[in-house]
Amino acid sequence: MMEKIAICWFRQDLRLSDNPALTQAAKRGRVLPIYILDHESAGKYAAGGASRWWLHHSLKALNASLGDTLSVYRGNPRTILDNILSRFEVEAVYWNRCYEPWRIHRDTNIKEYLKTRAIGVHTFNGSLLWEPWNIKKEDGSPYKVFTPFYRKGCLGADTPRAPLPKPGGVNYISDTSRMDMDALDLLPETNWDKKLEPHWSVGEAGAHRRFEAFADEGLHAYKDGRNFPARPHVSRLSPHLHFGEISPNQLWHAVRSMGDGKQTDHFCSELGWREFSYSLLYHHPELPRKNLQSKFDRFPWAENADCLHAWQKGQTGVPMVDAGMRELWQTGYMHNRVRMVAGSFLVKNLRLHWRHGARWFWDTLVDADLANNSASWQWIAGCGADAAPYFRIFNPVTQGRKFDPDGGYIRKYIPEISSLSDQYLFSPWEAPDSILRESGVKLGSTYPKLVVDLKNSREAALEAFQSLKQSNS
DNA sequence: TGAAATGTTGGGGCG
DNA sequence: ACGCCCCAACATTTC
Repeated sequence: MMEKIAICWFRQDLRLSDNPALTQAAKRGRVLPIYILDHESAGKYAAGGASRWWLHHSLKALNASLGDTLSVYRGNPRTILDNILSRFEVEAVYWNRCYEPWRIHRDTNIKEYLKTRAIGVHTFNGSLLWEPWNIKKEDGSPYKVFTPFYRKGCLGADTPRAPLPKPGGVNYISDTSRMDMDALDLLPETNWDKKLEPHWSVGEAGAHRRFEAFADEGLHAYKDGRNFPARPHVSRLSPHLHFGEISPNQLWHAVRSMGDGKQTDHFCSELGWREFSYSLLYHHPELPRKNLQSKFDRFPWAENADCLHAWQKGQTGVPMVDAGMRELWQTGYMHNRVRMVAGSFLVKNLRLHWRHGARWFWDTLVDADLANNSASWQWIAGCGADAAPYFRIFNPVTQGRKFDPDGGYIRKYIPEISSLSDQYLFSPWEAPDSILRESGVKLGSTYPKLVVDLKNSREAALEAFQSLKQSNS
């Protein structure tokens, strides 16, 4: 009889360092590293276009770092595992836990099944600093507000596990009936994904290079600088974190060792927001679809396909919004400050349902993440657990002047209005005709007219919100 | 992790 | 020199 093997099932942990499941599997001797593309269980939460592009390259990078031994499959994981069990002597399966409701449901069933077949199952936390079920209020219920969640819940809990080294001397084996990586069919038919490539270094090594660059040029002024989309003070690590190319533990401990409390503490609190989103999703599995505040079920949303399309394509006529939406389309990413501005505009000025925004982001963001995306849209829409008060409506002109004072961000993504002076760059509709002519701007032809009046739509949104307060519940 | 409306203050122009 | 008004600039309140 051949020596038994351990399966290491990679999922949202596409890295070798600080990988608890891999580290433990490696202690068993021979390891079969696998990845399963499971769009069947994912259903409507299957990865969107930009995420699939990232996943393709991340799997290639992981495979390379495993010496071309990663075995990939597509389909139902139980069927695939069954098939592997029929061809290998498997002692145990190792994986790091996932937290999306559909994945929890799937993994629970698979775990039960493997037990009935007398296969060991060992699962670990490789994606979160604290397990969502461990951070609770004194009365045992989950936190609903970020600040106490983070300050008392997280910082009062155990220090996050120190990162593990990459296991050495592992005897990796691969499955001769594995699929070819390209047959996973993750890349789109057209070449739209090519435009993403210059902006990212996908994979574990790229994630660490990105962190080093951020530690060099961004972290020293993170707290305030992170609000300015033209400045290099955000980490841009979100897609790497989503796919687990770098772990929050690695970031937490690296940053903690770098001193200057105010800046590093703030970065850690942003990791805390990620934990908070996962906690909300864990305790409210319906978060991706259902308003956490049920009174919003009666909110009078508008339906307007033209407005939605204009928003998606960065053609609303509001420069700060359009710049953000174009950054998203061109790079698969949008600066966080601009996400809030563009999100507020969709949900409040256009009064379109936040699910339209969540769906578009899901398809276009390389960092699309069910917990973060759902929690953040509910936050900006005002219907979440710890949401911004509804009346907090961002003014995209004020936000632009404040956080892109030199107009560098807007001019980068909206070149057709780049000759406008700073005075009118954020609100071209206020510019006199002579100025527009001199700047080569013709509203309605070279750049769109306003799709909606800011003042009127703001007041209409507040009125719509008022209507929720009538009648009870 | 807002914005607009309202209130207060203080400097300067002017009779 | 003085009171008066205007209006930035800033602070506070309200939604």
